[in-house]
Amino acid sequence: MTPSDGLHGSSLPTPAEAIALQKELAGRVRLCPLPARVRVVAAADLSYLPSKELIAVVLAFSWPSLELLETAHVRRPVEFPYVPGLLSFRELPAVTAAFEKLRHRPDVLLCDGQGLAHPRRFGLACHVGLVLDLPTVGCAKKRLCGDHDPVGTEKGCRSVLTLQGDPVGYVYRSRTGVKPIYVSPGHKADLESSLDLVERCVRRYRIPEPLRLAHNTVTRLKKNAHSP
DNA sequence: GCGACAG
DNA sequence: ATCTTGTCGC
Repeated sequence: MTPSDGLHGSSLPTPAEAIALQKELAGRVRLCPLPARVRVVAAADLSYLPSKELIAVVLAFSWPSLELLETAHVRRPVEFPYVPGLLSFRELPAVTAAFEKLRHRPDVLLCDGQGLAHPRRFGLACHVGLVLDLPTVGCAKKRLCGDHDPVGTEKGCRSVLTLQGDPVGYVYRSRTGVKPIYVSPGHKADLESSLDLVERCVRRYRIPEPLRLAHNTVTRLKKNAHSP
C-alpha cells in the first residue's frame, strides 16, 4: 500500500479529503493478536521546532530486556496542520522516513497517539502500521474519544474504552497515583495483546520505557538543533 | 448553540 | 506539540 495512503499524491489532501481517506483505509486495518514471537520492539516520537520543522525519532529495543539496539531520526518541514482526528497526516511522513533508516526490522512499533480509539477507527498507529505493513500499538497520554468507567487508582487497573458500544482500547493506570494512559491497537494487533505488550514495557514511570526514551531522545536532538 | 478535541 | 520559573514532594 502506497499510492492511496494520502501522502504520496502530487499534493497533500485537504482535511475533507483526509477524512474520506481514513474511512476507506480503516477497512484495511487488521485486528488480530500481536506476533507470538517478538524479538525487537520499536517506539517513535517527534518534537516540533519553532521553524515549522519537526524531528522524528525511532528507537529499536531488544525484547523483553528492552536494551537499546538502534536509533534513527529525520528532520523535515511540517506540511499538514494539526487537526484533532487527522494527526497522522501531519506526523506519518516523518515517522515512516525515520523508520526506513532503521537497520533492524522491529516486530512491533509503539506510536505516541491513538490507534483504534479514533472517531473513524483510524488513529496514527493504524495509519503507520498500514503504510509500513507492521504491527503497531497506539499509546496516548490523553483521550481523543470514547467512554469508559472510572479507572482504579492502583497500578495495573484498567477500564475498557468504548466507542458507539464497541471496545476500542484500554484506559490503563501504568503507575499508582498517576493519570492513566490510553492503549489501543494499531494494525495487526488487538486489545488484549496491545495492553499486554504495553504493560510489559512499563518500568519506573507512567510512560512505557520505549516511548519514554524515544521522547527523551527527540528532545535531546531538538536542543542540539538550536545551538549548532 | 455549547463543549470536546491524540500531538 | 510549544512558549516558560519556580515550587511542592518523594
